[in-house]
Amino acid sequence: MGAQQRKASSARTQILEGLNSAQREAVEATDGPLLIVAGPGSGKTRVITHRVAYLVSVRNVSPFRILAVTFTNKAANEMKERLQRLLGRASEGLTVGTFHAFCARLLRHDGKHVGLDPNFTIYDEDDSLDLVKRAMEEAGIDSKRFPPGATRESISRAKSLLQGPEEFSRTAGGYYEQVVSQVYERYQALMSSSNAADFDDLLLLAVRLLDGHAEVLERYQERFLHLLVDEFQDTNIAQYRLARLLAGKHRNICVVGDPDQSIYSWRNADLRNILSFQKDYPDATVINLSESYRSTKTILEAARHLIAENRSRLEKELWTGRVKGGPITVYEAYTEEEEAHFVLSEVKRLVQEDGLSFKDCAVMYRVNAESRALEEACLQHGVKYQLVGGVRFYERQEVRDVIAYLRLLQNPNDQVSLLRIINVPRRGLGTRSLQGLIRWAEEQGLSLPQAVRLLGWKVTEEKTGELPISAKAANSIARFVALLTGLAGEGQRVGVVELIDRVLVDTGYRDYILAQHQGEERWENVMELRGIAQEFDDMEPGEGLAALLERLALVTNVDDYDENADALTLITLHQAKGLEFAAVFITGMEEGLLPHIRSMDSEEELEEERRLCYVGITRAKDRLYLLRAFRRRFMGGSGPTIPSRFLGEIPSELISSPPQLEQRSPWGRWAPRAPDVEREGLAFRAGDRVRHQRFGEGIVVSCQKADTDQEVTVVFKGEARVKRLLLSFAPLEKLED
DNA sequence: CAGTGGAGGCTTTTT
DNA sequence: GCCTCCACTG
Repeated sequence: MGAQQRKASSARTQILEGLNSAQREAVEATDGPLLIVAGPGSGKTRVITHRVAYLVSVRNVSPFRILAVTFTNKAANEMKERLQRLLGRASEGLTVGTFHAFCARLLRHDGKHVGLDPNFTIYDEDDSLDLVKRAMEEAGIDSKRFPPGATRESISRAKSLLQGPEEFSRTAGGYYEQVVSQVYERYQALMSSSNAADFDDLLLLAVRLLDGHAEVLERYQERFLHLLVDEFQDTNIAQYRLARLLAGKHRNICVVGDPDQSIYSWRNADLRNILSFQKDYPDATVINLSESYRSTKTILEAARHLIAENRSRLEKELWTGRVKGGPITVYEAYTEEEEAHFVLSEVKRLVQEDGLSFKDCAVMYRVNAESRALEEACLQHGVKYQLVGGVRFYERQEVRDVIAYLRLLQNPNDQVSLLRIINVPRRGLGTRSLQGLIRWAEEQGLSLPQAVRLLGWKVTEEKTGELPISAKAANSIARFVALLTGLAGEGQRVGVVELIDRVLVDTGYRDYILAQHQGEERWENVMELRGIAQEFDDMEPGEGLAALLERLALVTNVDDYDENADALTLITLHQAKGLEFAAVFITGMEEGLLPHIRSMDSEEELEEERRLCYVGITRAKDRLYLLRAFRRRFMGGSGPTIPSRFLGEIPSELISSPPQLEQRSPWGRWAPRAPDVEREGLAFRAGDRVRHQRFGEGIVVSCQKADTDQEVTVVFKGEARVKRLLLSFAPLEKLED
């Protein structure tokens, strides 16, 4: 045995150590197509990372020739970190990233073949929606009859099916599709004149590039000897096509996924890809990772029964060597407030009595609206919480404004960004001027940014013949153009942080923000953006800006979830995918919420709701709570709810329920304690028993200052909803226990 | 041209 | 019930 072989052999032992036989098989099956079906908690990430490490250290594959794609930046970063630990410096040569980031890189490099300049701008959904609205306006389509959002979704769907405007129009059937097709065509024209690509374009154009340009295709096919696709059940048609193109030469394509965890069909993920894979690669090895290390037997059994109700599904084995564990708690609260209080008291009990930390617990729900009651309960119980999602950093107006300026400096043809900030801060360019400008641009056959530049030039050179807008507005345009030109020049000389500072000062944006309501807070957000830019400040002037913008476009909503913060996690079921917690609470187990009302008319959508529930259940390691409220306020109304059918699909012997509704008074179960802060001067605290002249006896949920008055929230006996009363008006009498 | 009020609308949201 | 979007008014 040579030294080389010995080294490989010892690396092999090391890499395979601690893996079960199926996992080993998946790591070692390096030649040819491979489909890994990985149930929840089966060590999927472990297998992927060890497989890559195996390729590099045992099979001596150059890291440069391995591509691993994921869906989220979070997953990509996690993978990178783990590979760094396994491989050390060798991991730096690997290509690990999201589909979109990979495509963006591809297009920056070779996009000219499909009509993109290297400095193209990536439009997110909001930008895209703006552009759809513009396209509809231009096409004279009534946005009341054809909601722009739905139109955008139709276009997005078409793109993810690799249909361009022409093809879409050819297959367009009904009147609605005809209209969409018209908008699609306009939209794409605007997109192209803006030198921009939306998220779907990144995939679509990458496919076009590879499909239509043999020499480019060959280059990438040759390079990537091994391809790995994570979360394969979430790929759409374009993504799968891309993967197939890339693996076209060497055919070493490994896809990992779990069809039972496919919950993104509404984002055009196409479960059929798994079936197609087996058809396209009939020689594919299929490995099922059937041992689960996460959940107790009871929890896994509940999940298994639930998912077995789905008809369109492949039966698969999943077992665990873990303990049986305690029963699943199903709790039927009276109101959503009580539901939340039950969760909070239970979380506190788990922390105090069972030695869990807050970070080991998570509350999961179908819709974000449910988080409200939970947040309030957290405040009342004095429990720190981490709300995942919500208003995201990059969606804040002020952050987007600043980004729009930066984008415009990078890509002067970016129409969406131009329109966003042309009158921010106010430059006296209102709707009237803009309409005139847009009409003029159309007449001249120019894009809006081109028209703006031309007009600015005319004014400066005093070549003003007939102006399309008032002289005042035209002068304002000229100043605006000069401002941008100046800043763009600056961008060639200084680092990106200084550039941002110049933008903020020279455009007057700083003063504009600070003068606003909550200006300080908004300014803080701008400064946070500046903080992010610092990472790119050492780069060459132009490149720092480009890199920053790429990051801002593709790494949205900063992975705001901090796994180490000692706080209770509040999260949607969708976002919970890929996470695990010792204790999981799923709220809103009601017909209409889970399954959601909008998913109840079709069998497919209903099955996706069931998968969503399955995802939630299988996040739990040791304890699972399923909750519902007998009455819930929703969309203004409030009424009795029906227990979710999913509750009935879990065998009752796995469930234990605290006393049910009929057997107890609705408020007797919990006595929430108010947090020890900010209780000064308040007339009541949470948990106090009170009497009201008209409403009778009740329990205080919260009491807080409201201007000079205090607002008391009370659940009254026999009342479905909590009441919010003002202390000065409400005849409330405190009862002693 | 910009701030306010009334009507309508409403899941999920990897990139 | 709460937020967003647009239309109207000052």
